[in-house]
Amino acid sequence: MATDDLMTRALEALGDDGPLSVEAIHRLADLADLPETMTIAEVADLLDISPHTLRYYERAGLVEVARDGNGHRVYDAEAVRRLVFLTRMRLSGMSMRDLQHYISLVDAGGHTVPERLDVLVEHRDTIRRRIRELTLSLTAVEYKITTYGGSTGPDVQAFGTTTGTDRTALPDEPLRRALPAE
Amino acid sequence: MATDDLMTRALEALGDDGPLSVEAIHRLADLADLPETMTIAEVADLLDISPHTLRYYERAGLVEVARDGNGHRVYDAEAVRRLVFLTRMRLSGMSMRDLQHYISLVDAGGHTVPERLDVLVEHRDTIRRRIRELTLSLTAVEYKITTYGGSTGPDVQAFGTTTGTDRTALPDEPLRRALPAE
DNA sequence: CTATGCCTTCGAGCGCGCTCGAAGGCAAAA
DNA sequence: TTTTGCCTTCGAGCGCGCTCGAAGGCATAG
Repeated sequence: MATDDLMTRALEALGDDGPLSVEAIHRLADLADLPETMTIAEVADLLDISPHTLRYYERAGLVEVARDGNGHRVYDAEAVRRLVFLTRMRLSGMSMRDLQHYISLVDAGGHTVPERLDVLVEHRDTIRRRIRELTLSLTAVEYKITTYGGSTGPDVQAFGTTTGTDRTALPDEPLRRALPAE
Repeated sequence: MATDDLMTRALEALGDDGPLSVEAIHRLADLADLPETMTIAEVADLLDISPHTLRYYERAGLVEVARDGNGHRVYDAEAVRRLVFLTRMRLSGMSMRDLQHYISLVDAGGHTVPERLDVLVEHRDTIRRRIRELTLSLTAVEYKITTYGGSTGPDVQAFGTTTGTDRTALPDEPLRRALPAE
């Protein structure tokens, strides 16, 4: 992970085909049977992020981690569960800043539950908006693909005719279709 | 627009409620009746991006723009259509690098159509993966919200009881439910 | 004649989220 | 005993996509 926009990185984090992330999610799904303690390498592997990133999250105040006799990090189940949460939220587009805010609420005690809910609800709405946006884009791109030829295969040549004016703009019909009633 | 991750910025680009972006999209939908030429301010307004960003895209080689007698940019309909396309692709998460590649293919001529299709198809799949990811996250966040209390309203206090162990981790059942068969 | 306002180019700076390298500690293996 | 390997801290650096400011040009308004 090393680029820029959350989006870009989030997209990259998905890997190239999906299988990688599916594996990671399956591993994440087993929150019930976590070992009592884990090393940084084990947690990194579990969450599919680098040890560097784990240390970074700790520095950022998102999680506290104990040390053993050698000064090595020892992640207990609570820390791991929190990191699972943090990783999920990062993947869904929540910023480090917002996560820091949220965690500060959690650490402040039960009376911050309403405010935590506000944060979650707002983030939920953000995710919904983003999904709508992407769905719109998807429709447009799909339309453009079918307009270009409908297949990536060898019969694409047949469409050289339609390529006179260079077709960088997406046609507007699909967008019109894709626009929700709202 | 000024942050980092594509995602973050993309999310921000949506504004706080959606109305702004909806307006922008409506404006974008009218590709048919574009004026013959536009100024940088008009294009910026149309696309809901800053003149700075438009100049940046030009510097990046994504579009060529003529000048008038005063050296001011004059965007013709083709340039605007291309910028509409570019903006849409940016919003859907395509990187500047990939857009530069795509545009180089467009400018190389009609024989690159198959390769352009490959790019589009790959991007389509990326969008699909991202939507799946976000849908998963959405389910998890929604579950967490209902677990916390189901409403953000005043009756939230009733849930102070469940907050003993700090609830940073998302429960695994919703993720299990959300995991697609694939 | 100034002033306002929008435009130009150029290069530097920013914010985010990592990502990396240096310098060193401890422990089990050879 | 040396080597291998994984860990530690700390601070710097990177890649991306803007974003901004300085310094100046031209034109219309007052």
